[in-house]
Order: sequence, then structure tokens, then C-alpha cells
Amino acid sequence: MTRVQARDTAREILEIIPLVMRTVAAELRAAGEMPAPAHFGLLSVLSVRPRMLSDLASLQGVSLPTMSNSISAMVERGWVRREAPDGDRRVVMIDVTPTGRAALERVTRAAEAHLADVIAPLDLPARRRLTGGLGVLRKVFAAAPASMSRKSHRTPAKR
Amino acid sequence: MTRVQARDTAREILEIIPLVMRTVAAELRAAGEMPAPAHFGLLSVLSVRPRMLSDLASLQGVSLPTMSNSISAMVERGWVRREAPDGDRRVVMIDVTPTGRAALERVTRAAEAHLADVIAPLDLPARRRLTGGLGVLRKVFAAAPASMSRKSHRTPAKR
DNA sequence: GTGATAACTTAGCCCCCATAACCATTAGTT
DNA sequence: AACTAATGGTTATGGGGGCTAAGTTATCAC
Repeated sequence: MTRVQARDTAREILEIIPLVMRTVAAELRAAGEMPAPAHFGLLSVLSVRPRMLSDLASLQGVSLPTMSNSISAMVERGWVRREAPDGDRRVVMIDVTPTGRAALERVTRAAEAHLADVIAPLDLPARRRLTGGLGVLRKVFAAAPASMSRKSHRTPAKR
Repeated sequence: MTRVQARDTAREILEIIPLVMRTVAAELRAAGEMPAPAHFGLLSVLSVRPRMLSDLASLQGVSLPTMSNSISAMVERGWVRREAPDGDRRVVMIDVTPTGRAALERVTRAAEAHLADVIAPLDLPARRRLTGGLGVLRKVFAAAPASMSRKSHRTPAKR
């Protein structure tokens, strides 16, 4: 990949990603009670199974305090619950409440509806390119955080 | 596009885009003095030619107050300048300072370097998918804002 | 018990974004 | 001219997101 290509790709990303973020965030905001994409992602993850706070933080690639605050916000909304597991009393397990599940349902529907509108005009090749590009982004940026700021907070495996 | 596909795409976007945002933001933060992707985009736009504040706001798809504040922040950093044009005395033209250009240079280089690292492992088809997907995102979300939350600010749009 | 570590929380900072309200200037009417 | 929109910006207020640094409590190793 030449310098020029890298530069162009960089500019593309720095231009497009924030735009998408804003658009999606605005949509979620307008479409109901979902304050942020981050919360949506959390609900998605938690709807599969409860997680401890640290795991959530590293899953989302944010710091522990950030996650703690996000969870606090969601607790206040009644979407999740902090629970004390049986074993290690230091950890906090986060679990979705029925209210949270309902919210996730609603927002998923709303996002789906909006994206359907937005994606509808695309022809098949364009959709393929879209999902293909998203896949590449995921692969690339899921691996990236570790190489970034100071020490990697990559999950060092568990016991 | 089936419901299921739309739903999956929605989840993908809501999952990946914020991740990319965080990663890039963290990179910019760590790599120097650039506080935010938003500022980078603004400098890029302004480096082409000066713009009035309203135009910047609609270009970036944010509200006028938001843009006004962003510009204020950048003015304090010495990156841009507010100027009064000759004609209409209501408008404020924003122009890049030499300092701003230098900052843009540096950050572009940093972003380029980082993205090069991140993109390097990709093979050719993957890169093609990436740029292709970005292109689709741009097309889709550049058109979307008008149809969204607020009534279109200045886009004649549709009916 | 003492000390190190791990898992969280709190506090302090900065940034993004939005709406509401306010000011100044210009354009349109009458 | 005089009055009333409408335009372009700024300020105030409020909600989130993110980070580091500095506690707190619980667990583990000696």
C-alpha cells in the first residue's frame, strides 16, 4: 500500500466514521429513549449473558472507569443491574433487566427500520461492498487497540 | 434486503463504527496534540478554502452552536481565525492559520502512519473491500441526515 | 499479619452534540 | 422611513463519552 493510498484511506476514515456516528447517534436519540450507541452495544452484549464489569470494559475497548460510569447510567435507567457473584466478592456482575431487554427490542427495531430506509436504495453489489468493508473494519480495529496507548488491556486469559 | 439482513447490518454498524471511533480518537489523542477527530475534519475542509460558520455546520452535519463551540476551541488553540467578510456583516468566515496547517500536517502524518500499520496486514482484496465499504458508507450517510431527526436545515430535499 | 494485586468507584477534565434564548444585521413590506 | 421577518452567530444549559489519578475493598502470596 503506497503512502498516498494510506493517506487517502486515513482521510476517508476520519471523515466518514464520525459522520456515521453522528447520524446513527442522532437517529437513536430522535427515535426514542436511547441516549447513545454505546448503551445499545452494551445491551446487546449483556442480552447474551451477564458479564463482569472488567470484561465489558475490555470487550468494548474502553477503560474501567468509563465502563463503570456507563453502567451507572444504565442502572439509573433501569436497564441493567449490578449483582454480586458468589465467589470473588470484588467483582460486579452486570445483568440485563426485563426493562433493558424491552428497550433493546425497541431500539433494535428502530435502528433496523432506519437502516432499512437508508440501505434500501443500494443495489446488491453495493450492499456486498458495505458488509465486506464492515467486516474488514472489524477485523482491523478489533486487533488494533492493543497496539495503541500504553499497556495493552487485552484480556490476558482467565482461569 | 430481508429484515434479518437489515438487522444484522444495523448491529454491525452499531458495533463497529463506535469501535473505530474510539480507536481513532485514542490514537489521535495519544499521538500528539489533536484532541478530536472532529477538529481534524474541520482543518481538512478549511485547508481547501475558508468557509462561513453555517456552511461548516451543515457540511459536518452538526448544529450551528456545536460548530460555533468547536471553532472557538480551535481558535483558542490558534489553529483557525474568525474573520469578518466585506459584504454581509452577519457572517463569520473561518480561515486556517499557519499553525493550523502545521497541526494538520502533523496529524495527517500520524494518522497515516498508524493506519498504515493497521492496514498493512491486509491483502489486496481486503483493502478493496475496505475502501469499497467506506465508499458505500459515505454515499449512504452523506445523503441520510436530511431525512432524519430534524427537519432539513437547508437541504431542499425530498417530499 | 503484611504487602502486593485485582476489581471497582469517585473525582476532576476535556470534548461532542443538542435545544432554547438572545443579539446583530439584512431583507421585505407597507 | 418604520416595522417585521428572516439569517447568521453566540451563550447558556444539560446529557453523553472518554481518560487519568487516586481511593476502597477483597483476594492472594509469604
